[in-house]
Amino acid sequence: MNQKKLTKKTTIYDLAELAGTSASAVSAVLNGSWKKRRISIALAERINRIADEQGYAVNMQASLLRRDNSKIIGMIVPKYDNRYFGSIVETFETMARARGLFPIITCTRRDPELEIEAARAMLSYQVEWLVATGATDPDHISDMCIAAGVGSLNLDLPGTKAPSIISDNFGGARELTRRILIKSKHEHGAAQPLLFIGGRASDHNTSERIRGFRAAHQDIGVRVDESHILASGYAPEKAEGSLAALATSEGHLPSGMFVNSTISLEGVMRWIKRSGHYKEQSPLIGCFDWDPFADLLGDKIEMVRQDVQGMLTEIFTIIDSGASSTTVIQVPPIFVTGDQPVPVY
Amino acid sequence: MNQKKLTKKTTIYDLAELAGTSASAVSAVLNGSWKKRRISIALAERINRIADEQGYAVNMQASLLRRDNSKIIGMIVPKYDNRYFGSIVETFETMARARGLFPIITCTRRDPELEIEAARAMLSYQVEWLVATGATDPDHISDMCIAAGVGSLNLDLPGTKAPSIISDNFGGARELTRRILIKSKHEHGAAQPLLFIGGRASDHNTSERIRGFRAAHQDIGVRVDESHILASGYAPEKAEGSLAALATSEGHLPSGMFVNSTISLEGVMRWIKRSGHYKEQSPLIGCFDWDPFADLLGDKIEMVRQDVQGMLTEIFTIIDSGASSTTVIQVPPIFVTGDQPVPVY
DNA sequence: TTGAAAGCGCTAACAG
DNA sequence: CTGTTAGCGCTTTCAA
Repeated sequence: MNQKKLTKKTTIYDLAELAGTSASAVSAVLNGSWKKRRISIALAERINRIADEQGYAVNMQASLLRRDNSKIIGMIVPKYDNRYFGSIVETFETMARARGLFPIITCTRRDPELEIEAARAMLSYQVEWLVATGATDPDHISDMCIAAGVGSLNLDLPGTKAPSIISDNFGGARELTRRILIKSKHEHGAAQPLLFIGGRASDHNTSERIRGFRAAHQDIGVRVDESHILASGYAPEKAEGSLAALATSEGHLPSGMFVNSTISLEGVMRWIKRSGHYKEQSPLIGCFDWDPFADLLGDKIEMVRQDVQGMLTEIFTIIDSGASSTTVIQVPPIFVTGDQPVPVY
Repeated sequence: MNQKKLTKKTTIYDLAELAGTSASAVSAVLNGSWKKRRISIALAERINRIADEQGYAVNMQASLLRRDNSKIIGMIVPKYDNRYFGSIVETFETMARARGLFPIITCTRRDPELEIEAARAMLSYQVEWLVATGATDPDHISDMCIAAGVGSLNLDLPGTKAPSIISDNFGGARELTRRILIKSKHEHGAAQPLLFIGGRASDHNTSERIRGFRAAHQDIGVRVDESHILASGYAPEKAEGSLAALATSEGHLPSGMFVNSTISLEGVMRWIKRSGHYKEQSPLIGCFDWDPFADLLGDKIEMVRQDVQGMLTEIFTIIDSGASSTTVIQVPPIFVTGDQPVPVY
């Protein structure tokens, strides 16, 4: 890290000297405020040329210190290991840039401490807005933002102290469950109750999805087996563990299941493959989340895709309007009615 | 965006006043340089308490402007839509933070213009190092960094003006090809030549992998069909298109293939499923990249996992030592010799 | 049409 | 042990 100052960075003073003018003229030309200042085109062009030659780049730290708005927008996100968060981040960056905002993103690996630390760092960098995605304690983050006079927004998981944009977890889960139950009826004559697996019962999304899961069963008069609701965590290993335990204790497993995320699905599929259960008859699966490869895994997996575009549009609508409320906006997820199921292997 | 200054942010002057001391004492306490200054514990504690109460967060812009090192480290990355780049970003963030560096990351969506713009933005934010991941024109970025006196590093795709850390594409591809050819021999009595699909022939990684692909065929005296080297791009649709075209023109397809990335694999698998080709006998597949679901897709897919940990360790070794060279470091990818292949469905 | 100068919030050398 | 002070590079009045 001993990158010594071999090359002192070029400043507007250097450019001013080279152009035979003043720093304020250079500043005005470079940041576009020069039309107002009625600087001569000649000077403007000269300055621009020299800046180019010198490969000049403004010192944002200095610029921001002086200005009263930073145009920086922050996001914290739990993980980059699945398509959902990946596309959230990518879409967020694109939409932010389209508005002339500079996005900074931090991955907090579902670590509550890191979330807070990251939020504090973002405030130090003078973000104008902070989007807390899937945060474990969104209200804490909102409090910090409120204290700093900075807008905050919750995404994916709701809070009570800032606007929240989330999927319609109840509706989506109910519809997804309904679809699997219909398949179940087709396959077994009568719909058989499903297993719910993955997620944390304590988080809002999971509990709403469980509610939808229950509702869909109730809708057709099928009784849910309470011991078949396994919200033991997000990691693949958790799902594997739960299935293994269930298999040991009950011997045979339900003929269909509702999997709460692609991350859990990873564990589920791995376990199915390894354990050799379901060898004669593979289970019907519904997954609340989408992954292109999982989609290819067979005709028995139904997936709901959360509407990332839709959610981020809501996010930026709020940011653009500067509104501040405490509403929860639920964005319906998307059911991809894919091409005809043809087994790959 | 009309977030007006309702709450003027707390500064060290405010804290100083509240604590009945000076701004410099507050500054020293808050940034840890106070042991050198032999400030009384009592004062330090008082200041810390008050800062806490006020929810104070330093103004980084002001702090960085004054200091001569920013502790900011930048990375540009092409996409967030696959596990490889996802884990690069996540590992990068973690390792940077462990060193007290603040990571800022920008996704450039394989857009050359955006790459340059992003690099310029990072320089404006006074990054101390810039890691260009999978950049289309790494040397241009290095030039900008050199001009600004900032260190730069290439990751995944090599350049000639900064150290480059890449996978051993030749070696990895040769070994991967070898493995598929062995399977081919088992299955068909004699090894049959494979199809190469995905990537851009113009990029270094792809051409090295093609070289490895050729070498492995040559090693066992099997002739490569030149018209079966299809490096038509990274997007899934490109792979689909190439396969469709080949199927039309030749009628039947090779019995095995080397797929250049999970992104291309997505298109390949989709096409296989949709087209109904390979219905009687599914193809042997090797993929130069890894995805957990693709891994579950059947026993006929062999994957190499690029060693993200290893590559980032190299990156930070260079950063930690401040060395600056122009070497290319090749990190061997990992062959996961998975569990016994058991078809899922 | 242009330049001088003040000051954003913080750090660090120096003077007590 | 503590406070005063001089900038860091830029933006923005204000005066010329």
